[in-house]
Amino acid sequence: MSAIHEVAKRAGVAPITVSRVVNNNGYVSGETRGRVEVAIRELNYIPNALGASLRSKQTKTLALVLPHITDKFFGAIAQGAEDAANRLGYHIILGNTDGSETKLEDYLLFLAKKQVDGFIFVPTSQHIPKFFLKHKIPFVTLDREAIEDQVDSVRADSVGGAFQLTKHLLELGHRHIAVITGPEDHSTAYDRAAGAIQAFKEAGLGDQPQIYWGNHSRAAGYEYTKQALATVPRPTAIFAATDGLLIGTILALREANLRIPEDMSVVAFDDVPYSPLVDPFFTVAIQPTYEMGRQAVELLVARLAKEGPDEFRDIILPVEVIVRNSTSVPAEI
Amino acid sequence: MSAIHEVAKRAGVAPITVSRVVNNNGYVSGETRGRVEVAIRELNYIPNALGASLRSKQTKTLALVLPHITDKFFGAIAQGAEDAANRLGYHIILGNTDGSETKLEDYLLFLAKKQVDGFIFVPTSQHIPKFFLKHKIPFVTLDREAIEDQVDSVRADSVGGAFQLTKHLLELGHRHIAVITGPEDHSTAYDRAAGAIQAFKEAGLGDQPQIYWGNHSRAAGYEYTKQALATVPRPTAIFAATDGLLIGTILALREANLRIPEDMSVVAFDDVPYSPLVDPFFTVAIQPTYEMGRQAVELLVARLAKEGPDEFRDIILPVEVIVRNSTSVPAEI
DNA sequence: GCATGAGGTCCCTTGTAGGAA
DNA sequence: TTTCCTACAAGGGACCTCATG
Repeated sequence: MSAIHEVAKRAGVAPITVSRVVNNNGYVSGETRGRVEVAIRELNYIPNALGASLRSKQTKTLALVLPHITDKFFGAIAQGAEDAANRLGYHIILGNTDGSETKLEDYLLFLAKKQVDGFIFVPTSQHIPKFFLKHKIPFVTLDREAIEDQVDSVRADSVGGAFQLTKHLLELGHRHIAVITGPEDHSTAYDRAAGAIQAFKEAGLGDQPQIYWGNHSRAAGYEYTKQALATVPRPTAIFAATDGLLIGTILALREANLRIPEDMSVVAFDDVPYSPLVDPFFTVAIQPTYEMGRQAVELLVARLAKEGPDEFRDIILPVEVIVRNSTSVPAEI
Repeated sequence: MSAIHEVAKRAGVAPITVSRVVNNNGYVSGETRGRVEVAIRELNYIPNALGASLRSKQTKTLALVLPHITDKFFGAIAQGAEDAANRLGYHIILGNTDGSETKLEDYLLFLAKKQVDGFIFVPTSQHIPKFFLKHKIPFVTLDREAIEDQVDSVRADSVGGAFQLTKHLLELGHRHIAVITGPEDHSTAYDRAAGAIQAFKEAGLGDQPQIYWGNHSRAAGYEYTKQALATVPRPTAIFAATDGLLIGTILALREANLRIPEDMSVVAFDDVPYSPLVDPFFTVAIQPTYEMGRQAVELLVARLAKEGPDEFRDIILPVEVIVRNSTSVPAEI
């Protein structure tokens, strides 16, 4: 509550001297420092960062705004970001938008007013990166490709992961593979379909995967799996592009009395929401979430430091494919 | 980037007029307002909240610092807090301490410097509430009882929940019940044991529940369940005081080849980490998490408004007991 | 070189006062 | 005079530059 000048007064020095003691810079004699420290303690002085930031034009604060903090995926990103930020002398302010575009905009504006030094967020629409560009506010985009090209971004290698998962299925002998993914204009959804197609192409087969564009919901996974099961010839393998879709797929297969992997091989991105009571079962491509958070912060801080516009970077981190028990040779063979 | 005086200059008015337009207070003619709004758009003006807060001595910002944002429990609290805050014209800044006391202190100090209007946090130690009291910073404590008595707090009715769960077991005929809970100096852990004891007392039985004090980890649940199974007479029911402990209990029972509920009835607080693929199975006491967040914010904001020290409140919210399939009559009967 | 301080600056809004209809 | 609109000056807290001993 008390301000620097009150501390100064009590210690019989000028405010700037208190500042020097607090921030440990400039010359202060041991004797003076002692008096100031006593005054600080007696008055319960806590420096007011508003004044300091106003003056220094820095808050040493980064905003990380995410759709669903409760998700394991975003949670790990937040961890990585936080650790990296602390290491670099920054703090992270977390915002949770609950998947709402309005809330995202609201948070971003709120934090911009607060003069946060930089932003990290998932670009769910185009106009937000544009907004930041226009206002010359530094930011790094996460998880998705950000369309605009003067943008720094960090994401996982969806193409590569999908390629590997599909290749794995092809090598097992599957030829009819259903790919259930998100909307075509999400880079992650698009890239995962693209990776699957590429694997088919590279295998030199005339076949093509069957692509279902939907969204990332459980309901979509259920619906499109049912559709896929109704096609002739019926697919022998399903690639669910997200863990949400995977759940829908599992439910639909269960309903159709199809066993995994005996009757249907299943692969996916990310794990089904973790249950410590169940052994990991699915063959999946796992994204380096912690690392994504870390690199996003490091890129942002580097940008803050140089602030020269060098070239913008689109960092794509490798994905790890883990073959477990949800895949086997197709039943027909 | 541009400041209020630049906008004012371009619009041919005084800074204060721009302020009036932005904040919608005071008298501004439609014509002037128009000119100012144009200038704001042309200059991409975003008000600097540092200056404003410095002057007004308010940030309209609340800090919510939690141990594990990824937990369903804390996630829902955050939701409730966020919604309530927005409704009341406040913003929430989220901090995740990852269970670390150091990180908690770090966050709290950081946000205090940033002049956050008030704090909500889980009092994992005594000296933090003391710190806030000393500095006269408004705060509300969450989840646990806060020892100090000049403190506002919001928590769930652990005693009542434990009482009901235990009563349910007693009514089924169980007499040997093991209660596995956290450390004795956590109010939640203590209260749950107390509720169980109270249920025994009220049933007028000479018996006593068997209390195991540990921590909230899975490992503790596993360990104490094994210990309980080794006692004679062996308990016919286990009350795991948290979902973490419950997992350990389940694993230990599985290892001992004991079926739930045929060989052992099990009750717990909170659900096992949610898996959408498994039907809810356990008889549990569920805490009103969303409501806890909401009430914490409302209490804090009320405190901020009156700032008179009336009496402090310890809000205890009711817990809902849901009887499902993990409990039945004891095998011996 | 060492130790301290006065003054100006960052951006915004409060309190108060003045001008126009 | 009353009502409306606009503006000046003064902080608010911290820190940098420059000056002084």
